[in-house]
Amino acid sequence: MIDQSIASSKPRGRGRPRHYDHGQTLKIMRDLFWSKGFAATSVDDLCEATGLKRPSLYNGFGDKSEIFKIVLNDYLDQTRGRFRAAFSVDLPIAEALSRVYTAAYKHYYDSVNKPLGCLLMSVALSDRSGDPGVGRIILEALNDLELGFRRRLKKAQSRGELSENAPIEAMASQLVALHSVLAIRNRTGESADSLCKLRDNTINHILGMKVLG
Amino acid sequence: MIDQSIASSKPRGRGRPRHYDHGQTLKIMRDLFWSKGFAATSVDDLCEATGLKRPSLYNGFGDKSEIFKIVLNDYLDQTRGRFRAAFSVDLPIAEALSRVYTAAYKHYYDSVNKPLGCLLMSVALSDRSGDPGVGRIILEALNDLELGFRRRLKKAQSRGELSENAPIEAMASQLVALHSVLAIRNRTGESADSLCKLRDNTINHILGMKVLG
DNA sequence: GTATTTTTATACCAATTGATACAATAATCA
DNA sequence: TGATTATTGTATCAATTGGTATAAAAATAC
Repeated sequence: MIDQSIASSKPRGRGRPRHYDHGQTLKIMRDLFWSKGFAATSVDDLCEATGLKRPSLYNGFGDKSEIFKIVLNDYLDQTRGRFRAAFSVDLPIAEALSRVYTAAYKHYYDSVNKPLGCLLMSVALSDRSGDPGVGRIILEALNDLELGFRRRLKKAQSRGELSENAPIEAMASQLVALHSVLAIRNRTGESADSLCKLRDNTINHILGMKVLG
Repeated sequence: MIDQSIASSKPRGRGRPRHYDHGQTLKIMRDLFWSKGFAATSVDDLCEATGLKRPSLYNGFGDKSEIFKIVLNDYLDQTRGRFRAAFSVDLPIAEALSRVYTAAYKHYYDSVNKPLGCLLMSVALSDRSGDPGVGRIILEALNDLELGFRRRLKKAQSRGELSENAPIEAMASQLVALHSVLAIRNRTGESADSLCKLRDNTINHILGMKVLG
């Protein structure tokens, strides 16, 4: 009755094999936390959504707090990967930057049909503000993003796409601010069209001013 | 034994008078929600913090959801008031804009010793995203802020502080983005010093580019 | 086959959750 | 004074919370 094909790929030696897929289960739980928040998501919710019974959940992932931490790290890894890929795309700077936001934006719609913004900057930020570690993680992510923008701008500068005296630091921090406001507005339910316009207008403005000025 | 002096100012006709101060109680509950989020704040927490017993709470404010809505509207009113005041300050545009963020920033520290960012854009956004009304409220608040920036920039323009062809709309939306990122970074626990620098640098950059350009 | 190891499933736990019924209390009104 | 009205405190409610003990099930190792 049990479909073994979905079990984890590599056999785990002795013992009864796992009945669930680790990665997929994590994704389901991530979406739940993302949508409802940490406190509003009960262990029952997690069990019902994943199909796992309580002991399997605790055995495979730990308690609720640990699960959330795992989800957070998983999300961070994926986000970093998406950003890294977008930053290394070889296109004119305006379009390259646009791709960075698209990478994030697509993530917001990953598996849920509702726009949920950035998991880190909404749910993690507000729901786990008691945990000082979470604040540090978010801060680090923001600074990483800023560093990514700075590097990408410098690269464009070295290619002559930006003037020599372009204020890279200020531009990068404004690009981070754009990401923040896009994440927030996305979760409010603002239309994709509206957000794309905001994105493109802002990018053009940030780039245009000092390049042409 | 009961200190009647803290009761609500105007007598409420017949019936036993209230033992608590409506506004102060609301503030206490707001701070709790602001700090812990909606779901993580229990009615017991509210009772213990305010000193009210359950029936008084339900009688005076309604159930948990209603209380949160009241808190949200109260917060909105205060925020609007602060912004309005800051926008009408008669100072050079750079300093005037700085005051707007300071108004918000001071609010973040209002009564809690921890930096909690913007209640609307952290707790309300993530914890109550199920309620479509909350999304609309936040969106409206963001658009209001943008409108405020636009008007203030136009006023500066009419005074000759900004060039005739200054891109008011783009500048305003970037100022909103700055507010978003400041609110987020504030709640992560980033230092006040760092945020002030980010604020001033960004304002100067946004203003400087097209004014001088 | 038998022993070992890991994951499942059932059942259960104490504690907390949001919410109310009811009567005592304290004020105004007549 | 006595009737009315709103607020308060005590006690309690069923439901849900996060978390486990225990044993059956399903694989490998010998």
